[in-house]
Amino acid sequence: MTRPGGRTARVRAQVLRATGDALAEQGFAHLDLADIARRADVGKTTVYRRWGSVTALVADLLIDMAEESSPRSDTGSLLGDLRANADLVLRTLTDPRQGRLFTSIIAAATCDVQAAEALHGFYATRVAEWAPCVERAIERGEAPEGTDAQAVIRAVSAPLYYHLLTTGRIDPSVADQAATAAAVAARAGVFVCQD
Amino acid sequence: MTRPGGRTARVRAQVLRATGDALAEQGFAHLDLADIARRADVGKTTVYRRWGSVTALVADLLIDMAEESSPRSDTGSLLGDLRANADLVLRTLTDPRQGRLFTSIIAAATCDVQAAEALHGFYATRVAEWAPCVERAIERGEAPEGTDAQAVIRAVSAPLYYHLLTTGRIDPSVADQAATAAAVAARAGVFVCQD
DNA sequence: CACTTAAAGGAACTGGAGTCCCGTTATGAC
DNA sequence: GTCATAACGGGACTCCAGTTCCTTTAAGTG
Repeated sequence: MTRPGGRTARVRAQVLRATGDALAEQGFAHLDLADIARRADVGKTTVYRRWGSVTALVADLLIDMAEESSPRSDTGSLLGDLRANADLVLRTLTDPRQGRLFTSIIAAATCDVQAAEALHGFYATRVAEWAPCVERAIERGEAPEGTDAQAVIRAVSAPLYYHLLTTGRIDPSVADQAATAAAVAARAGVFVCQD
Repeated sequence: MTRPGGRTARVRAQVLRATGDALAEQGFAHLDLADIARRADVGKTTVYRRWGSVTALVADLLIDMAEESSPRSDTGSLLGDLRANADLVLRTLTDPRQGRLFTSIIAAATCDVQAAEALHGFYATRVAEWAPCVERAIERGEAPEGTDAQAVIRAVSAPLYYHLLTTGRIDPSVADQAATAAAVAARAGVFVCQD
């Protein structure tokens, strides 16, 4: 018999919040579970028993994060929607807390298979949430039939993450360029699935 | 007075090679310096004294890696060159050893500022090495004057790294799509610097 | 409202990563 | 060749992240 209700759920919420805080403040490397337990006001034994490692905590955090959906926009044009998406990603990655949090999560995902799979799931839901923008654009005739909607959405985020990784900074011009490039390529039929 | 020659250089080479091996085999997380010292056939005190941490080792490894240049191609067309670049990145990331190595390096760079800066330097040199392809394309009239050559090169790699991070796999079709999208966007003038 | 037991908490314990100390090697200068 | 010392190496030591064990709390059931 399992007891998910009440205390168990509260402990999970407290620990995941503390994990997010710790990841944002100290980063993935110098993180110890005892500190998270202290922040969460929870026994350290509990954290070790239920999760056991930082990467497992991150994986659970990602599952939790995937549940709250991101606000999708509807500007009426493909470029407008992709710009809105790029802007959302930009603001997330440049936000002091969220930016560091995502960096730490990426660190965890590149260290551990379990965390990596959780990250894949997280981005799968996020990309799926925004895909309808592209599908509407196809209906409007802004992109050819058979265009892979998810590929277009990924094409918008990719340069932002890559820029952050390889240069350490991102600015609005990169976001705008990413959205424009994706829109142009989509219109040209680059993302039509070939099989 | 410093003594870079002979033994010191040999020790560095051995340790960096061992670091690469260990990163490829065990990943960034479960890596300890004693193991690297053993692999390098070097005293563990030496590793701790000269580098002190895994991230510092990765930073030095990146400096070393940046020195050996990547083979740039010259197919005569922008799309051809970008495809060659995408293929090179694809083969690097899918190669069993290199792929794991890069993943581990990214983990280190998202954990530590020093490693991150070394990574920025590494990609700066790699991108600069390939930029001439785009500059020649501009001369040929394949892309408008004022196109940011480095931005085009980055646009090719970005989707590959992003795909690997968010889905865990990359295949030739993604590489081809990335090269094509970058070429189309470049031709459309998306990467013309606006200032 | 009992009663069972899943789950949390406290505290002592332990193993190995990282440090320290001091002796050894070999580089570079003369 | 000789010398001073930069750099390496071995082994003992330390400290704390992670484990273990046992007690306490409260969720779910009838």
